[in-house]
Formats: sequence, C-alpha cells, structure tokens
Amino acid sequence: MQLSNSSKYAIRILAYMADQKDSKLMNATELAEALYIPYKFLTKIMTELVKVGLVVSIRGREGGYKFEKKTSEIMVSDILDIFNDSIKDEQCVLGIGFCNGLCKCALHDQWMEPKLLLQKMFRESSLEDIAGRGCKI
Amino acid sequence: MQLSNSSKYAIRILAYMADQKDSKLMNATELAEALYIPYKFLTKIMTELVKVGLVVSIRGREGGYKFEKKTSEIMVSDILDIFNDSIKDEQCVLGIGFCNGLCKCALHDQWMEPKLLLQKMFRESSLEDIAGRGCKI
DNA sequence: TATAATTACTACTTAAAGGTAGAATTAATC
DNA sequence: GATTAATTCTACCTTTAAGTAGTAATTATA
Repeated sequence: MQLSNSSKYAIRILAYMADQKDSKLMNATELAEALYIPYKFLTKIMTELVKVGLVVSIRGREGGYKFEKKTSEIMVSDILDIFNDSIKDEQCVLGIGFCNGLCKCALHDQWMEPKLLLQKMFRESSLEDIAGRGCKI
Repeated sequence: MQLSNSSKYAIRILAYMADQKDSKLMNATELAEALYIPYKFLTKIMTELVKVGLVVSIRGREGGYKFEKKTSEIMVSDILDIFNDSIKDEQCVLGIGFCNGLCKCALHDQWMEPKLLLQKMFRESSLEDIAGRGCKI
C-alpha cells in the first residue's frame, strides 16, 4: 500500500483506545504490551498525536492518554495526514510517470477509480467504525 | 500507494520501449535521457529486467536492450513482482493490524474492494495498454 | 517532602532503499 | 588485432524510516 509503520501503529493504538468500554486513561506501557508495539516507539507516536490534538496526555503518576475529540469525529485520513501518508496528490495512483490532467498514461483513468474509493474510505471511516467489532486490531 | 522507485522506473522504461514504433535496440543512455532516470540506476534496473527474462541485452558496441516477450504478454503485475511491490498478501490493504479471515477489523471488507480492483488491473493491464497513447510516460 | 509512576525531549543507532563510481567484459568496426 | 561503444558486476556512498537510550519534567500518593 504501503503505509508507514507510524501510521499503522497510530491507527491500531487509537482504534484500540476507542474500543475500550470505559473511557479511562490508558498509559503507554499498557498500550505497548496490548498492541505489540515497541514502548519507546509508541511514546514517540503518542507525542505526535498529542501535538496534533487528537488525544490529551496527563503527565505524572496515574497519568496516561485519552481522546481529545470524539471517536466518531476522527477520520482515518486525519491520522494518515499526520505522517504524510495520505493519497491526496493529483497524480495517478501509481505515480509512475508524468501523468497530469492533459497528458496521461493509458492507465491513469482506470487507476483513478480505486484511488477515489480509497480516499473516500479514508475520509469517511471514523475510529468508531474501525473499533468495537469484538476484534482487537 | 507507494511503489518503490525501482518499480515505477521499470514501468516507465518498459512502457517507453513498448511505445517505440520500430522495435530497434535501445541503449541505456538514450533511455536515461528520455525518461529522466539516473543513468547508473537505470542500468541497475535493466540488469534486473534481463535476469528475469523480460528483456534481452546485447552487449558491446551497437548493443542495447529489446523485449524478450511480446508487450501484450507482459502484465504490470509481472514488473511489480520483480521488486516485491505486488499487493498479493492476504492481509487487508492497509495492513494495519492483525486482521485475517476469522478476525478482522471493521474496515477489512471495505478495503478488500479497492484492493481487488487494483490487483485486477495489475494483472490485466499489459505494457501494450499503457504505452502508445501519444503520451510518453 | 520523598518517592514512584508517568509523559516529553534530545540524540543516537540500525536497516533498507536509493543512488553512484569505477573497472571488467563483450562485440562491432576500422 | 586495436579501438571504441556498449552492457555488467562489485562495491561503495547517501538518505530516510524505524527503532532505542537516557534523561528531564510532571504529578499523585504515602
């Protein structure tokens, strides 16, 4: 596809958090162990999510992370944007060559179709959609 | 998406070659200049394409490259395979988590659709399809 | 107030992809 | 056979993503 590990981890983390029944504070150790993400790498990612305003961090003892926004308002594309993984450029999906509106390779139009589908999903699928199907991702 | 540069370059090179009216030998210098690909990197890629049997190289003076197979028989997926860029794994398109047939995230099925579309194109679009629309890619 | 538990920050290391250099090999042509 | 134009091979350099380490800052609780 390929998304960066940061994007994938971030989606896993946030979907996992969204899936928790009680919206208690979750700490880094807990998340890292539950999701098999290296602890230090996880905290790095969490800091990004805090900076961008998706989650809030409470520092110090008994601290942890919780959502800043409602999970139904956080779209997959918001998360991908953070790590520059969105597919929002004007070029054809594969980015093979020099295609543009005027001059395009023969596959350009065909590739537009799945591209648009993916973009649509990225924009329209919220964390709430991803989480809570009896399956931890 | 993102394909490796090697894959993208390879598709550009082969599509360009397929677009040439006369199937003359094309040399590395010519291709590199026409397609804005670093000469040395291009030759590295060409060597891969030779090894895998898509093109033949004629060494020495007046040498160059030409197709081994008919361009209508070379699929985009063949090229992606060489550089391990195909999306043929069993996981969901994003490869976010631990989805599989039994346990899958809520987006798994949605993502299957564009994934299958892309795979279909990769398999069914030949070099002949890509080339020859009055537009060099 | 001391301690333990927690996130944040800064900087480093590692691995992989992308790209480059130069010499070796091959073969047409003079 | 020598020269020259081409590909091929081996090895190296550079850049970026991924991951690690150590320490500072913060805060609840005993």
